[in-house]
Amino acid sequence: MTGFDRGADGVPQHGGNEIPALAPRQLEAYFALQEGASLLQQQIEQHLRTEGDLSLVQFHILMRLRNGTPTTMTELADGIVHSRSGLTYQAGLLEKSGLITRAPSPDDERATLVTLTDKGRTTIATVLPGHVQVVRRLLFDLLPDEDLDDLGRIMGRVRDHIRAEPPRSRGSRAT
Amino acid sequence: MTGFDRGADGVPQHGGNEIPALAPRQLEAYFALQEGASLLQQQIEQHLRTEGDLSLVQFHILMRLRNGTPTTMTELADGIVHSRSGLTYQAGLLEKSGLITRAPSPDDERATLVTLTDKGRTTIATVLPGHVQVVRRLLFDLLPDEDLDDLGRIMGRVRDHIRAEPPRSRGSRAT
DNA sequence: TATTGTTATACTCTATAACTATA
DNA sequence: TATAGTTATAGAGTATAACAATA
Repeated sequence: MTGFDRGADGVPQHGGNEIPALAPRQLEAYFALQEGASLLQQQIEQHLRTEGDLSLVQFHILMRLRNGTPTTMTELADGIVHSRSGLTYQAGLLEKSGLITRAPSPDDERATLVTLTDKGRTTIATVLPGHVQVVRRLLFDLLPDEDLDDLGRIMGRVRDHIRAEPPRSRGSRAT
Repeated sequence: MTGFDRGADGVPQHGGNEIPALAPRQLEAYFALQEGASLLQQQIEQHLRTEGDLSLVQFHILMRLRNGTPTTMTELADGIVHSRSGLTYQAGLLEKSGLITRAPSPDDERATLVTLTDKGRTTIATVLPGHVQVVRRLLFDLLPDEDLDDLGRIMGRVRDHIRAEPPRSRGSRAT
């Protein structure tokens, strides 16, 4: 993860180019973000798989159902998985494992209402403490409160900005 | 991505539990990091795929070879892909596309030296400006210099900490 | 006609284990 | 024996398009 254009003195070069390279400070932040977030996610996924036999997506689905409110597939798909078929696949696995149930909605016969089962709730209760431990150990124990606030503010801004962006070279938002 | 344990007033609850839930500020930072980094990566991957027909891993491999130094598979594998077979697969794709070449090392006949081809170099030159544009648009244009430095410092710390951790419940480091 | 969801299908990617060849 | 790399294989996950049912 090195080698972006820059001179020997660390200053970006752009002779006749239109798009100058990133500044060293930008590179550093970019790489640190990508690698740090990636490593963190890997550890989290490993824990969820080991302790609860869950993928990260499945964990997100369960967490979303946690308040007890039956939720449609479309609502679940928003922000978790890109395609609806992908969600159908994951929900199928969760249902096969007995962690959720699916039933037609009374309001709209087209819709499927997904509900967390007792077993699903138990699974969350089993996995969540360790999950929190992992995040705490790898993230929060390292960061003073000020850094915590900065991180939340900065990445919240990034998240909101990308979410608000019009989809680039894509047909529509809903897939 | 909501629903972690907390009371109605936003304060973590832990009646008789051993592991208290995360504080709201922690949750916020955690979610913002996960979602922000994930969205950013998705956009980057989409660009690389669209403009250069490259996966993120392939892009990383090319970037790593960019200084012209022939590199062994093991050296490449460090930090890019988890398993060696995974790297063999990706390198196979890159070689088939003519972006790299593989040849036995003169020093160690067991080792494979990977070298960037002219076509590979051209591909990087084609993709990199747009890549930089994407990162700039989605990340740097949003952040004042101070935030940039904070982000790099914080995530650099997270990265280094996780990297330094002993592997949890895993046989060995090299897979 | 539009929307909800599923299915069939193909594809990408990853990991494990067995294997070859060299050190 | 240990290491570098490949291969065979299996499995997880995703997306696209076609489809059925309902609004």
